[in-house]
Amino acid sequence: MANEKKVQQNTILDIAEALKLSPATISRALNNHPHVKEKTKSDVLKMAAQLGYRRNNMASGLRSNKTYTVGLIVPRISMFFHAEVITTIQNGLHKYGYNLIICQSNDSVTMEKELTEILFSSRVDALIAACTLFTTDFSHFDKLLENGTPVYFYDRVPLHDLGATIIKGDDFRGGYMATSHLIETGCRKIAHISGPLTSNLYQNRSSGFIKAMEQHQIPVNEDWIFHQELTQNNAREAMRKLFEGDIVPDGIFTDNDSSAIAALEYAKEIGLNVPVDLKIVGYSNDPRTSIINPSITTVEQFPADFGKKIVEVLIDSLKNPNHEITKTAPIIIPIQLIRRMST
Amino acid sequence: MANEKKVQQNTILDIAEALKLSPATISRALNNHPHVKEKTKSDVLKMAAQLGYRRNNMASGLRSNKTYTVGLIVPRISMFFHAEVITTIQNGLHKYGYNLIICQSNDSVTMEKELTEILFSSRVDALIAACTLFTTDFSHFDKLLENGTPVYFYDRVPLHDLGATIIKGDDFRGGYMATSHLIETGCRKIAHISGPLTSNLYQNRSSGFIKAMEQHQIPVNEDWIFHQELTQNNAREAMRKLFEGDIVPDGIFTDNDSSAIAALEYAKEIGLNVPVDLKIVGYSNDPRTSIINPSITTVEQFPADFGKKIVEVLIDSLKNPNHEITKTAPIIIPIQLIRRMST
DNA sequence: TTGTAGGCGTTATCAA
DNA sequence: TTGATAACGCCTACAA
Repeated sequence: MANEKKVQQNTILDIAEALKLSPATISRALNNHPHVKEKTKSDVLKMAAQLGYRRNNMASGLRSNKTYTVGLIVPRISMFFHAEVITTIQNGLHKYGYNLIICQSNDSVTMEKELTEILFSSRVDALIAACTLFTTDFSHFDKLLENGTPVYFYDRVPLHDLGATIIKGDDFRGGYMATSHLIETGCRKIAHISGPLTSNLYQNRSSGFIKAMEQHQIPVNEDWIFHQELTQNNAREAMRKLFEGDIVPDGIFTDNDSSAIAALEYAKEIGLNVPVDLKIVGYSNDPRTSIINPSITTVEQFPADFGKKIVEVLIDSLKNPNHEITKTAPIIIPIQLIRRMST
Repeated sequence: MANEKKVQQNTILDIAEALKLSPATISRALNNHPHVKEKTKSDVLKMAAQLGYRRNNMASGLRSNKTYTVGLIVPRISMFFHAEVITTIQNGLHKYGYNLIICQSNDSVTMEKELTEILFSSRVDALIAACTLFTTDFSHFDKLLENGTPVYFYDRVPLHDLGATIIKGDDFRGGYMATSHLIETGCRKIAHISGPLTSNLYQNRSSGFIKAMEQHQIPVNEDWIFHQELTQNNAREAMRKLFEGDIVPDGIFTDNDSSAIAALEYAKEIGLNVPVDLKIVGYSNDPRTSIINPSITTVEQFPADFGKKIVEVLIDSLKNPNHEITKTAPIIIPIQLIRRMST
């Protein structure tokens, strides 16, 4: 019992021996090759089951250069949006016989690079990535692309063309709709708590914000626009600044829901009545926004649609690996404003 | 550009050729073997970088029978508890050079079995699993154990010994403390919304509930104990039953936070004042419980401690693969009651 | 300190 | 329809 090393597993050679067949035939039978006699195939499957045979994916992958494995890198799996996307992707790929290796970068560029290396070393058939907020250099993905491994970026995506497929939300429209909604419900003094402009997300949501303001001829107060990491603490700090002056906002658009929640809590603490004194719109439709009181108006991103679309394009190119590398324009997933009690 | 198949990658042979050395030396240099001249090692590393060499994990794993990869199966990554555990495990393993393959069973036993097969086929060095609520037959893990691959169960674990390491929360104490707390804050008519008794979690939390009730000589109303899947809908249905009679509870202990939230919302809908008319205690300290109004008293499970402990025992046995398979008693992670406004 | 040679388990090619 | 053989890229005795 002690000192027991890995036990030798049964291989196709064992099946071959038991059945007086060649390993090649076993391999073919196991892989549903066309030119195998039905009887042989069923014999092989039976014997495989009996011996408890399990294919060795390393040997198979090494030889065939296909791993039926897709890598995925996300900043954090705990974010509701990503958790949903991941689930959809995993279930989708599973149907086509592909496995998914899920990795977290913890929003660290270094970690993202390391994970990319590792996934390449594992020779994944494709890579899906939602980059960190701080990824501006995407060269660590080059190795995969050079090798002909398709790369799919979603959510946080490169700002310039890399030869990879891009799936993103309609952030411009999201920012525009959120802001327009605030204006339509009566706000005239609107602040925007946004993320770092290194990310496409916040660039576009900010543009949407500006567009809506300009269209309604409402002056934009530069001091009321924050570009910072979207943590609860930063949101509170922004709120403090916003409400220490004489003129205070009557509407706030935050680029994520955590910030919206923090803003709402801060507003309640200083005695504001939301939505009467202040209206708030968040982004992402995190489950918490519907539970908090008052519930928060937010922008639904339809993570399941992201997942479905990613699987669709990924499987398409994996099944037809040698069709022209279509320089696809970015795929845009529509958003939708969810109106709640905070506006 | 079109029809481009996978490009041939550089291998240790290419490095060997470029440096007029043998592949064996390259391999040793890359793996930090003791008997390689420093100069040689640095030459190799330099050339490897220059050629953009990346080790092929399949080839290396096939030969060495080590993958430096650990598999993980959880019901859902979106559950706060699991997301936290996963993050801790991934970061912990990363320090030791191990990778983590994260898989979701979606609480489906079939999927759990398939994933186990796949992870075995990939010859992971170890497997970590939080089983589905419905897993009563654990034989799909046998293959790994027979093969000498260590298996670690956490949270939802087998009820009988399998030769695997078990890490679980102190569910008995959690149930006991939650119930005692309700009693100490004045409740005498206490209901329990629990999960299926096929799971160790709900067996133990229920035992804790009963123990506390008996210790305080409070009669247990069997009609007020629900064993069902812990969905929001089921919780609402239970609430409906509880509050349709003449005698209604003044305290509710639910075995997860989603049920507690659903119970709280139902209570508010029928005009009850929580905590005055009804007190509620949940389980897990989901972030939503601190945001909802009133905030919900719940049991903290310290997911990060789960993760740390798992990494600790896992690395220990992976680094010393041939030490006696210690039939470890289950490892118990302490819990803590978080008092909030709902009690 | 480095080189030689064989093999990990599977699949692809060619031949039968 | 099946078999023989080589090769995928790497690691590890053993020899030098």
